[in-house]
Amino acid sequence: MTTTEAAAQSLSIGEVAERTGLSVHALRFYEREGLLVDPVQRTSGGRRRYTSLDVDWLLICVKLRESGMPLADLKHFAELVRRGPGNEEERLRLLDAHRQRVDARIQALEECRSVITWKVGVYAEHLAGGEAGGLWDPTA
Amino acid sequence: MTTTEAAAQSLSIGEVAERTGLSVHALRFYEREGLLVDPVQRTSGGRRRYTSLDVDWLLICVKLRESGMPLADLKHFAELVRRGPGNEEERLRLLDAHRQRVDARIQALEECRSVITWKVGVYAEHLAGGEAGGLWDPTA
DNA sequence: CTACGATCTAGAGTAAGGTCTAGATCAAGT
DNA sequence: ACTTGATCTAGACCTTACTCTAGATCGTAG
Repeated sequence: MTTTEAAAQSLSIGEVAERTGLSVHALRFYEREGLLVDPVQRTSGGRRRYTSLDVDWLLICVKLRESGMPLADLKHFAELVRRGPGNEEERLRLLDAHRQRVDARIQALEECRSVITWKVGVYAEHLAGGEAGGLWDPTA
Repeated sequence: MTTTEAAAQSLSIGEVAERTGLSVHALRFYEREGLLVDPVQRTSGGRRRYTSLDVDWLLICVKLRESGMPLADLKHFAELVRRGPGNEEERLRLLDAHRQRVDARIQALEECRSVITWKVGVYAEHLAGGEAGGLWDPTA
């Protein structure tokens, strides 16, 4: 083992960055913004040590962000969790509302996709031997 | 008819804003940024008059933007169209690359959705009579 | 002990995509 | 003519979400 025993239990900011895909800058930023459930532990020297619970929470954050949840909502969610049991209903509402937004977004993207596909088809057809003059015309 | 005959053929910026969902500010901004295929016509008094082709193009812009195409790409696309026939292959590549990005985005969102759904399920179950103490635990 | 890379803090800077303001002008109803 | 609302330009400003910098410190390999 090249690392200390503690390393088996906790990770440095760089290791967490690797595992979550967030930059070390982003990790510090998230912490400042109050997006973490509890304060990250520190070594005697002041370096952050993340537990695997911290990492799990961050991985959820990543998914929520990736699906478009604003940092403000994520912060709200973190606050609810930080307050402990008793507000599960509100957490549920928050997540469920977000899920609905994700659904709507997927639907919208699928509509866009079909418009784009149609447009792609127009050009493909043209290139496959078409002749239509007014191709610049957005409707063609 | 309360409007002049010309109104049947062209629209004011406000009318275009209504039809496209873009703000009048955004319409002027898009024009400045070179996102339109050709310069918008003006009345003798300097007001913009949009043709239905302008509107059609804007509606496509809206779909491309809505699906996440950056303004820079949209500008590139507008330039290709502005140059006229002869570059259809490049237009096709641009659109098709974008479509692939949209597909990837939809996939990613669907993955996020399932993570969120699982998390929602955890809370719903808990509220429906659960007891698990460590609910704050991100994995629970 | 010395290097050297990783981390630390505070705070400035960046990129994208608009949004808003001020002050002037236009156009239409009365 | 007068009022009112829409539009005009140029340019400043805004929000979100980071990203980067400077200058200091930590910690580990040699």
